[in-house]
Order: sequence, then C-alpha cells, then structure tokens
Amino acid sequence: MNSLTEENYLKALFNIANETGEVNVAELSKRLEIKMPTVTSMMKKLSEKKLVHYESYKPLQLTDKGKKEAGLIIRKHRLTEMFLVDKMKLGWEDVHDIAEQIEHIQSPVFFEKMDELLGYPKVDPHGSPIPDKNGKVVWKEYNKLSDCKVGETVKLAAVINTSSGFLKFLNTREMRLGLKIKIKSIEAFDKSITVSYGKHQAEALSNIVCERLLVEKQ
Amino acid sequence: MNSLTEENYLKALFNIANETGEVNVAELSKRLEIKMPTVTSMMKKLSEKKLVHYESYKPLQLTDKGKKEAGLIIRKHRLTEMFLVDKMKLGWEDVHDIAEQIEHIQSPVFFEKMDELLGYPKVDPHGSPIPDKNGKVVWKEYNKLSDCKVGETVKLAAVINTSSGFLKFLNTREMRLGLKIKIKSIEAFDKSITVSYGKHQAEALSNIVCERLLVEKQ
DNA sequence: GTAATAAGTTAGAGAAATCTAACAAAATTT
DNA sequence: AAATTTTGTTAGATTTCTCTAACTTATTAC
Ligand SMILES: [Mn+2]
Ligand SMILES: [Mn+2]
Ligand SMILES: [Mn+2]
Ligand SMILES: [Mn+2]
Repeated sequence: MNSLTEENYLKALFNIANETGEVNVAELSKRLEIKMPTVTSMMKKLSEKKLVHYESYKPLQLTDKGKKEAGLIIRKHRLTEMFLVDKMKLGWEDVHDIAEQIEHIQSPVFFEKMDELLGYPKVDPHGSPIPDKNGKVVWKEYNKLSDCKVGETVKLAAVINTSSGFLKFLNTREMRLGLKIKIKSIEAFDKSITVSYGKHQAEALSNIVCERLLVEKQ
Repeated sequence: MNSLTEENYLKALFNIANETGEVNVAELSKRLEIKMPTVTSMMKKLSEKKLVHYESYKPLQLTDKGKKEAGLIIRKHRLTEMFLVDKMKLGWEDVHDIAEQIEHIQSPVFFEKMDELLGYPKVDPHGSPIPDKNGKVVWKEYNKLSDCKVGETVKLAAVINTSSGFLKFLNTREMRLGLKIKIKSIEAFDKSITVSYGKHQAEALSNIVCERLLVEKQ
C-alpha cells in the first residue's frame, strides 16, 4: 500500500511523462511544490519499492509497476470527475479539487459502482481519457484549434488546461465538449481566431485560448 | 484546519460521549487503537487548540468548539452513508468504511450537493441522526426491541451495532429500517424473542440481536 | 486501610515527510 | 575552454504522529 504522498508523486511522474516525455527532479519539484532534496529522497524510496527507475543525475522513469499504479490513481481521479459532473451536477470547473482528494479513497467497490452508474465512460469531463482497470491509457490524437485552417469545421474534444479560471471563461462563451466549431477567420497579427458555433455567430478567441482547445476534424 | 488524525480523535470523543456520557483516556485509546501516552499528548494538543477541556486524571470533554467540529465531521460521514445507499445503491453493510474516508474530504460544495440531492435527510441508513449545519444533533428516544412486551407492534427505527457482520445477518432475515414488527412471544430462559413481520411469520431473534435493534412504538 | 490493579503521565525514541544550507555535477554561455 | 547557471545531491534539522518503558495517581479488592 502506498501512502497518499507516494501516490501524488506517482501521479505527477505519470502526468509529466505524458506531457513532455522526460521527467527530471526540477520539474517534479515544481509540479508538486516540494523542494528538490525532498523529491530526491522520495525517488530513492520509490526506487526501493520498485516503482521508479532511479539513478543519480539521470531522468526519472516509472517502472511498469509504477505506471500501472499511477494509471489506476488517475483512473479514480477521472472517474470521480465524471461522476461529479454527470451524477452530482457540479460544473466542470469545480470537480478537479474534489477529485484530487477522492482519488486516494481505498475502496474498489466504490469506484466500480461509479464506473457502472456512469456506463463505463472512456473520457472525463475535460476530454482526458480514463485509464482502464489495468491502468493503461490510450491518448487519441487531437489537433489544437490554433493549428486549424480557415473554413474547417471541427468538434471540441478536450481542453488542455483545466484550471478553474479557464473553464469558467469557456462557460461564459457557452463552450462545451462536443461542440461543432467553424473557423471563420484567422488574424495574422496575433493569431487570434474568429469562430462560429451554436448561437454564436462570430466569437473571437485569442491564440492563448486556441492552443488549449483540442479538436477533432470532422 | 485540523489534520485527519485530529478529526478522528474529535469524532471518537463525540461518539463515546454520546454512548456512555463520560470519556476517559483508556476508552479513547481502545476505540482508536492508539496507545494511551499518544492519546494523552494529543489531548494536550487539542486542549491548546481549544477543542478539548483537558486536566490530568480528569474525564475528557469536548469544548463547544470541539463539539461543533466533531458534529460536522459526523454530518459528513452520515450524509455520505446515505448518499452511498440511496444514490449509489451500495448495501448498508458496505458504506461505513467508505464514509470513514470520505468524511475527511474538504469541500463544502460537495457535501451541500449531496444533502440537496438526498432531499435534506435527517437520519443515515442505520437510523442515526445526521447533525445539522452547526454540528448539532438531536437523538430521538427509541426503545430496544429487547425491552418490548408480548403483543406490541413496533417500527424498526435504528440499529445500534453497525458492524458489517450484524447488518449482513439482518439482510438474511430481510430486516430493514421502517419495518413493522410484532412481538409474538418472549422466551424467559434466554430472553430470545419470536417476532413476525412482512412475509416472516415466526422469526426467533436472540437477546444479543434484540438489544441492538432500536424501535419506535406505534 | 493496605495491597493489588487499573488508569494515566512522563520521558525518550523512531518513522514519514518536509525543510535549508552547502556542495557537486551537468549544461549553457561567452 | 573557462565561467556561469541550472540541476541534483548530501547532510542535518524540524514537525507530526506514533511507540515502549518507567513512573505516578486513582480505584478496587480484600
Ligand atoms: Mn483533474
Ligand atoms: Mn480532468
Ligand atoms: Mn458509519
Ligand atoms: Mn451510520
């Protein structure tokens, strides 16, 4: 059994590896807001437990065992987020902080019931894939809205940044996952994009926003 | 903010006081499965935080502040149990261990939503009262089934022992809260009681069982 | 009312998770 | 290639929560 602290390290290792490929002590330290010497000693501990491959000055790597355990924690996190949105009617901007806590609950039956009630969902409310019961996760290849061309019609599939602030911004524009979006024009100067969707005929979105919206081409 | 450990001490103090009136170090130590010297030092700490009145060799007492905080944790516990049974379709014998963990979740909105979805319940699945938003709890006066007379018809209102084993036993006899039970006879020798209810015409219940069943007279 | 037992405290130590200060290695810049 | 900066490690201390051993106080038994 891993402690809550160890679980948070595993999850961070898994997430950073999925985002940037390689994980180093400095990045992990920044992500967890824990000083580097503390991270180093935890890496030694997780190495003892065969969850991490650790060698001084080398990039950090989860073992297969570590990947599986991390995947299962993320599974609990994302199932929880889905449950909170679908069954408890909380906003997608409110669920992350609660899921950060509930992901550590030890109770297979609790999460199996969640999964069942939700109808075995494949993605969470932010479009992130839910790892399977072996902790395995398959990422679909999406495009950033900022990489699309004028005239294309795309479907909003996922959001990269899941900060409450960003999600609340999307709420004000009535943007939801599954939304069909048409690219009307792109401003060369600042790469902002004007799109139309639903009742919105011409909504201007900054490049910063468009880089955080993942879409599927139709 | 109190730590998870502190919360568990507060809750135990509250529960023991409600069961037996007075709380002493030995009882608290037994309940929490923590050695007495550890309990003593935690009492000093909680006393510092104005949550417990502590004097050497005197009975332990929660302050008003301590009672409120304990009541609010128990509120979260019992709301959770109700949610797990009513909304997640888990058995009343399965929910306590999960609630023991979820009661420590920090998220007012999460528990308010639970309360709302449940329609502001007053009791949990075991018949225990749910403290209000100020941590206040009012116990109804129930009778033990073992104290009833032959010929009386009573309603099952609560169970005292909420161990999974006892609740599974009640399941095998199809006994639920709200059930109307008629006392048919009492065996003088061992104080076992024969009752009828639902489809059950004559079910013999040992005194040990009857002492754990709280009923309301009709 | 003394002896035995139970309950409670003090003292000291250990595990887990964190920190700061100082040093060492690696990468980057010039 | 030397200097500088970034990254990572070691050493030692701190906080929280726990324990055991030894001692003290209170209660119960005789
Ligand atoms: Mn999340
Ligand atoms: Mn998510
Ligand atoms: Mn319970
Ligand atoms: Mn209960």
